[in-house]
Amino acid sequence: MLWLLEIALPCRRITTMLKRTHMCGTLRSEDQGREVVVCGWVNTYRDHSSGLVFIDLRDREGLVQVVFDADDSEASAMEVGRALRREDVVAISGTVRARAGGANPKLATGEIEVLARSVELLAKTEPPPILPDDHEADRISEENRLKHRYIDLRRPRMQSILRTRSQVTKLARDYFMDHGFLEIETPLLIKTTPEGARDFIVPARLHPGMWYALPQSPQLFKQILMVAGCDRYIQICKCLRDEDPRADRQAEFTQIDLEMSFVDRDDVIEMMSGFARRLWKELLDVEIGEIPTMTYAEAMERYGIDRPDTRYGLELQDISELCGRTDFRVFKDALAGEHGCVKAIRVPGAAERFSRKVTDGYTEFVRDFGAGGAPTTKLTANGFETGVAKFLEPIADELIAELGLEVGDAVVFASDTRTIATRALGELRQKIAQDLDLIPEGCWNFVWVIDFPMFERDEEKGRWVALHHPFTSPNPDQFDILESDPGGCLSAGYDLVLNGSEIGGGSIRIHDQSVQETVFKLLGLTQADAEMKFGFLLSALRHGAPPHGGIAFGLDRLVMHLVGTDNIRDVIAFPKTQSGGDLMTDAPGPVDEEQLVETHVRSTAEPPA
RNA sequence: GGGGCGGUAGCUCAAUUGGUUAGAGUACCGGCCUGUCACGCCGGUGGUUGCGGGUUCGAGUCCCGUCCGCCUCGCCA
Repeated sequence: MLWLLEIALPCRRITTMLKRTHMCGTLRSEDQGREVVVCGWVNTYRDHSSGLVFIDLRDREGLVQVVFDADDSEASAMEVGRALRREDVVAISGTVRARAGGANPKLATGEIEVLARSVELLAKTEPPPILPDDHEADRISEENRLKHRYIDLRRPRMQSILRTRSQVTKLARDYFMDHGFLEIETPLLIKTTPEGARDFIVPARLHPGMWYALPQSPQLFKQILMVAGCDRYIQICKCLRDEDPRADRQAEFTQIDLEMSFVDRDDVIEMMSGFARRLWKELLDVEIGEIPTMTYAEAMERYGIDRPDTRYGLELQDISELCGRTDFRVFKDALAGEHGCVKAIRVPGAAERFSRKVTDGYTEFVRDFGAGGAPTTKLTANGFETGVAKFLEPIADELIAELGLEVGDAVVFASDTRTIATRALGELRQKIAQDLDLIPEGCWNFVWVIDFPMFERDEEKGRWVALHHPFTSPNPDQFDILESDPGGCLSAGYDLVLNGSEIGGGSIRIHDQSVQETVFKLLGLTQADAEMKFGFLLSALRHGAPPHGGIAFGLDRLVMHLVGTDNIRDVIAFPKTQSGGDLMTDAPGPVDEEQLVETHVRSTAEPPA
């Protein structure tokens, strides 16, 4: 009998839903006189009296003012209008007209308003925990923004970021398909690969005790696609690396991933430069022009880092030879050691800024990077003063000439092994630029970094490790020394760096099975290991592999640059926190015992108290 | 795993040396206002000071532990 009761009851919603005709943010003075239906969220309300109520109605496209006026609006609409509160969802039908009270220049729709004739309350909200106002966004804690992401994403700023991200992926598909690429998907459940980041793993229910890994990138599959004759592949794909997040890094992130057959390094670089040019042109109307290249060696020498920020000077200079002639114990000890080195940065006109507090801070800062300290000094009209000035006397004139110093300059030094001194000073260079506000606004300094070493020595493991990854080919002229001088062998890898941030990287791959086996051997993989872990790749390389290479652009970081944020969570709709949690869904969480049994997993973790 | 900063009303913050009933703005509720536009005015509801222990006559404040968030080193082929 229950069904009869339901039929007998009057339908709760007696009006049919008003059908939207326009988006709020798109109405303009040309629309005056038009009958429209707009739908959205109440951004603000201004209740003047029983006879006059304004609301700003928001949708994805922007705000429009709606006015309820007892003289012109239906009485029922007036009643609903007065009761509207922030974030209620409504549909409103009415007439577009010029504003009686004068235009609001702050709004794109500021010349007009919608005179409400009728209104349908589609959803009454509970009092909102946060408000989606851009002018308040900086004040709302990120924790609360992430917890109530569905409200935070309503903000115009966040909507704009989501739109930019969508435009980037559309442009990527357009550009690469114009250039003969096919979009091909690769699996998410794959076999774990040694080296690289920590894998996320998934128990294989049908294979007790066995595990899938989630891909750190589609690297091997895209190479296999080249062997499979697909010629050019692109995918906009999720990559997963179980490592600690940072401000510009999430465990789960997105790459614009691609691979090309029958190409060399410059082909890939030109293809990607063209993509970057088109992105910046179409999204920001900026001509970035030809992108310069710089070798890894030069980047390390001049900037102390493999992703040089070329927007400002403060370049590192090697003054080991000069400093060997001082009596400064710190310099002498460093130079006496193996690979000892002294480097310096001239900081023009910064003498005033280098207070004791500041320079102590620099010493503290470089300790994070293994250096003992960051000695400083200043050049005054009377010669070097403060800091290590007295030790510099014997070499004062030569140092001034070498560094090009002028009165009022400050100098900061680092002495240690070449590796540590370079790293510490390279990091300090960036800190000084930020602290002294030396980074010019509005620059887009792209640079391709090339000629990376194939390998780095890992003293702990007592073997070579791949700087890029184990499938990166040596440069064409470097095959001869691959085995005889692995440490000196340069790779065909390339990174695209923008304003000191790595936004993409790739390489020409090894397409010869014997070269690949040599690299595996250098990395400490036995023939048997290599066959077990990468047998499918070696097999593919034996069956007709074209020369190929590719690259992956970090979509999240690209969008960060395009929208001007240094927080990666701002460009991801549903990001995770620093501890890998999702504050909205409360992931990760426990699973039912049954799920564990089915997947043959037993946890070793202590159950939560 | 290490270092740093933070957690007080739904939200953003304040609270003197450890001392009265933990305040303000905003949101929300009620009232007033016919041209506002982050409207304005009047009134009101709203608190386990992240959580647990300790010191003390007395703890938001001091100590220990713990959880959460952010930055960072390690890590991220």
